[in-house]
Amino acid sequence: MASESVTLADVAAQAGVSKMTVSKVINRKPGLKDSTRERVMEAVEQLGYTVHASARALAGGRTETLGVLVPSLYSQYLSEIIRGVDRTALKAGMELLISTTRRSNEQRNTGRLAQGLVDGLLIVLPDPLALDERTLQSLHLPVVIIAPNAEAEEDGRPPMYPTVDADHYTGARLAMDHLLSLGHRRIGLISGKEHMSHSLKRVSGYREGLLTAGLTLDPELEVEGDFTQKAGFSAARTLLNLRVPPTAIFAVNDVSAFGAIEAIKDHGLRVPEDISVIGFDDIPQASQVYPPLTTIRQPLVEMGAAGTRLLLALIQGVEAVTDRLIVPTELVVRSSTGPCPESLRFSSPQKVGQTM
Amino acid sequence: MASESVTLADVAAQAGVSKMTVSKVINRKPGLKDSTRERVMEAVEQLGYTVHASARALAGGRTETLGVLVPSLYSQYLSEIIRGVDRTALKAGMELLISTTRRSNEQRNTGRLAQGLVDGLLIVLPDPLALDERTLQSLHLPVVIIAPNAEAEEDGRPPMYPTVDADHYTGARLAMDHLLSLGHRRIGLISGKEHMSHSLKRVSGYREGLLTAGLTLDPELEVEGDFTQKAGFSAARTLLNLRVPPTAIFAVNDVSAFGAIEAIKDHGLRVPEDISVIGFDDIPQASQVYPPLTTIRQPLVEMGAAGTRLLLALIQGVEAVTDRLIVPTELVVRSSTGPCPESLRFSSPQKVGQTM
DNA sequence: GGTCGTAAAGTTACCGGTAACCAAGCAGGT
DNA sequence: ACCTGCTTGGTTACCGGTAACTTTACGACC
Repeated sequence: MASESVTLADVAAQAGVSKMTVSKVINRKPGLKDSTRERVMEAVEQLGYTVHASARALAGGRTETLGVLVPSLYSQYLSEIIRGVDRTALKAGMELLISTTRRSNEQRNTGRLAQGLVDGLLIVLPDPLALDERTLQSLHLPVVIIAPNAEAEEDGRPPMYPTVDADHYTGARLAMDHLLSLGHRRIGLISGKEHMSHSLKRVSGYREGLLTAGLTLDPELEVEGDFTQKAGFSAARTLLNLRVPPTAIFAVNDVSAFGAIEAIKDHGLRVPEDISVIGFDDIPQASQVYPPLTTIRQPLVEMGAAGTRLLLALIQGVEAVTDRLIVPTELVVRSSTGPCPESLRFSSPQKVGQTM
Repeated sequence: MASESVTLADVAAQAGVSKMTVSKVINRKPGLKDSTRERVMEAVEQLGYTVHASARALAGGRTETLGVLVPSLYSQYLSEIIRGVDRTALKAGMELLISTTRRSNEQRNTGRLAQGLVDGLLIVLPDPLALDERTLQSLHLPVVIIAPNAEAEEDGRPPMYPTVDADHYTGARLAMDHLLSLGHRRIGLISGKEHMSHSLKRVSGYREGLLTAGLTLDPELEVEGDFTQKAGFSAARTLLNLRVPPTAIFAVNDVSAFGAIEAIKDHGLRVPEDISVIGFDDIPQASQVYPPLTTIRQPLVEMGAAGTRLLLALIQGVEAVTDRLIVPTELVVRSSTGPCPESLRFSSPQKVGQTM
């Protein structure tokens, strides 16, 4: 009805009380008679009052909104994390202000998530985004980071902000143990961009898995990808064209693994009969492709949820519980891995029982 | 440095000017000497000032934020739309407040996207969400809807808010023409929930495509799904178990089509050699599955962008340009469709040259 | 020399809430 | 009756900006 927006004052006038009383009713504060509450609520109904979020934020200092900074909105990987965030935020009655980090306006990308918009900031970092520390600090906001904080690790000091991360190394070891137990000895690797810390840790797991099994490393078997399906495809092609191709491929992420499977089929071979493929992440698609992908499950939804809970605690004023929350990964066996073909079993130039 | 947040007043004191002058500098308003601007900017730098968004919103009436209401954040379909929205919002310097519509708190789900938080609202509706008209109207916000507005269509009146939609009917006709031109005569349909308007229009396209080709409709060939892969799987199974199974299947969305392909493989048949499958939407995954899916491309990114542009115009005060923006769909031929197997070519119980 | 115009900066009030404190009303104890 | 203390509601100031207007300074023009 009202063509202009309805304010507390309007409701107060309608109900015959003061603004403050209306505010108390809206916020369910104690110290009011039920009859008053009802009268106010009636006025609220009649006028269709809705609280003005900015005014509340300005006066009260709280926005009931969490800021989420993600590199993009259209990768399954991120969607899963956000799903956990959303779910947890909902339970806590928080809105989400989602913003994508953008190359342009580096300084401004966090600046725009300005003061007074959010009560806390959740930064999702699958790649090491150059955080503008200064801007971030000037916001005086609780911050939680989901995924590796490469910088902080490299120089050994604890991360600047509480961080939630998956156990990439152990996950990679699980993947290798799985392949090794199936009899594979010549195992190819499709890595990510080298500077990315989670990729590095998965690569370490690959190498140490081999070494622990008494095998030697063959640089030929490690091909760099960039986490995309396309790069996975060409990396796999490189592996297939080796004089002695691998009998199994470990891709550091599922999407690369999809590319690898594509390349293998393209090459006229079958998965897993001829070559086994294992991925990492367990994005939803992993169970839906053909053949369903054996992979290392990273509990993305839970990571989003855990990060959010951590952030909510910080907002509540709880001191940081942990600097770094490492969530476990687990092996999910589907159909893209199988026993090493007998004929190739020991044809590998790698020797058994050596080094380490 | 400053342990408390820096305000305009702090900057003003530092620069030796008034708050208003600082405000003018920040907002690039004319009528200031360059020397003053520089002095102020210097103070801004030194103190690490960032504008308090809520205060600005309250005083100025603008938030530079668009609200986006989506059913969920984890379907490819929606991600694509949001991608278009994000891109366009970025260009216009707008933030995005993304909120999911949630079953609980029906009344509040739009209410939380309260006044003073956003300058406009973009509602993405793949399913007919019960909009709380009253709440929506009381917000006095420009609103644009992306996807079908079932209600508005049913009673023939124009939609309540400007709507962006794809041409579902023509898309379905394109799909049918493609299958018919490949020689298929017995074509199965996997529909969506019946009450959804875009599903209905695709179903109309299916039926009228058959009728236009002089074929009769066979109720057996129309199986209801619900847009999920699982439902697509079992719907396809139903079709495969008919006395005379179809030689091609039209699924009203890609995800159902994936389920259908899975079912066909499971049944020991090949796609497209034995049965052709065509989907609808062209989500990114469609080109990545095996075999790559022939489908009808819905320009999701563009729809998001168009809706956003429309909303931005409304915010600028431009009168609604259109009530309903229908964007065209197009056929994307990949590998999941092929010629109808000769042996089955005319074995269909449907007769040619009949009715109209 | 006085008036006027304009550029540049400042003043004032207010956006719509909330925190913190204050005041009125009323019951009960003495 | 008076004081105490609780319940219930109101007052005041202020959060951090911005719109709209006013003031000041200074040069031009008559």
